[in-house]
Amino acid sequence: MEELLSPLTRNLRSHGELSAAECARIEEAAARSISTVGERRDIIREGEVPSTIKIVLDGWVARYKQLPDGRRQILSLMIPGDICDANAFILERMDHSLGALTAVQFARIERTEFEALMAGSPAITRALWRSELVTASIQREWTASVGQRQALERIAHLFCEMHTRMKGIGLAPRDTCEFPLTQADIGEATGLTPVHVNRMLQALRKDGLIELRSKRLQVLDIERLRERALFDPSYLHI
Amino acid sequence: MEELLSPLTRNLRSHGELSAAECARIEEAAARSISTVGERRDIIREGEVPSTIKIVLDGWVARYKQLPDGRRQILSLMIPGDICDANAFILERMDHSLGALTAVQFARIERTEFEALMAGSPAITRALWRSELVTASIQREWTASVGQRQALERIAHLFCEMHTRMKGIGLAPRDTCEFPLTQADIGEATGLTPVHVNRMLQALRKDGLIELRSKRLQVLDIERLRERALFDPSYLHI
DNA sequence: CGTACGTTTGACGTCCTTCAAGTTGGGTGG
DNA sequence: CCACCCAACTTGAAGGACGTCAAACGTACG
Repeated sequence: MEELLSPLTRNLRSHGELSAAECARIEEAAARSISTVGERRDIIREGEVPSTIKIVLDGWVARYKQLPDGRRQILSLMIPGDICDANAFILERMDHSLGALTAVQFARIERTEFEALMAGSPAITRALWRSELVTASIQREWTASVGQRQALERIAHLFCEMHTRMKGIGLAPRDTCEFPLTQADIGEATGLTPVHVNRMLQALRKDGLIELRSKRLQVLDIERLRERALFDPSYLHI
Repeated sequence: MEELLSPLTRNLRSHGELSAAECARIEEAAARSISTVGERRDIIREGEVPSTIKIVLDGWVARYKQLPDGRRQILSLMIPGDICDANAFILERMDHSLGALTAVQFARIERTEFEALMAGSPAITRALWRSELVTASIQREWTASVGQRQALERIAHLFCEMHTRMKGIGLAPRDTCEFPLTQADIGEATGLTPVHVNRMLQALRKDGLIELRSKRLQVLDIERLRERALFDPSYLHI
């Protein structure tokens, strides 16, 4: 029956014990204003002032940043259930952008409503904090990954992480999941050029670790993929 | 008279309007248990269960992570006034380590006390959230930096950031501040080898941008250093 | 059926690493 | 206070991982 839970509830539940009533309150708040954006469109851009927090309900979102000269870095990936920037309005201006990789459906929660949710329930507050702390932990792992891992390890690590997270929300049956990044996107997420990403992917394929075709990823040998990636899932705190 | 404020109050004040009484409550909580660690000693290690949150009062702390094979990445640097991991206990286990770069003095606040502080004052809660959000923003910038900037830009960016932050807490008079990282440390923070760090430092020196000797950094030409670094301070949200 | 975007391939260049050997300088003990 | 010592810094030469450029190929979609 777990499949019937919304990704949001599923995510928050994993971040702390929430009563049915508390889940219902969040779902209700989220259901009040649902938006959609098309593939490859921006949801919000660096420098803008956010008025709502956003929760991904369906599709993949990339958090990214551009250097003054145009180089782009994808900072993290958000999948259904992920809260984009809890309390973003506390900082006034966005220091990064959010772009939809696929067609995306997301909930928008107003500041006042969001604050009421937190004020009304310590359990919800705690779940939101936990979600924020896990996001921070993932960001740290990305810093470490780009700083220390080699190209092949970095790409393998990205696959391990997304596979594990998708599995966590029930979206990776038979170790297969959506993976809507182009090779250029993978490059921007890992700090590599598309050409080099291509060659590393071929190596991973030849080793029988993954398949990646038409935006679907299949992990063929998790154990060996994790080894190649030096992947230790504890940073995901699941 | 600002110089008389403790770094902690100074930091939190920058994250929101706090009344004198609120500042006093925080100072009092922090003053209750003050510890010291020697240079190059760890404060807490990956895998351990934290029982208090830590606030740097004096000295520099590095947050770092090791890959299974020993490669080390410094994830961020903490200076006086910085809260190391607000709500760290929500995640149970540390997913990274904290190491003292210098002799360090820090406050430890118990979980119950920390929660009481937040419960007792919305302004304090907000200031803590803000501080956490800025930390997250800095982490994102580091990911982007390691992913997209060239070696020289990366190192220059690190100098810009630390110079700006030190200035923000009044510890960079005449554009000079403590900078207790060895060249090997700079390498671990930027994902470079010590040898290459050395060569890039020479380039920065030859260009008259900085001086760096015996753990002190002097910024000679901020404008040009910022250009070389592609540094835009807005991510610091000051 | 054509067009556009994503992927693949090859040749070549460069940024950064590796290895190995000095040199400097701050701290300590005699 | 000087001599020693170790860590940190510096230098050079050579190699490798990854980038750049340019072209061809595949494939989804209008």
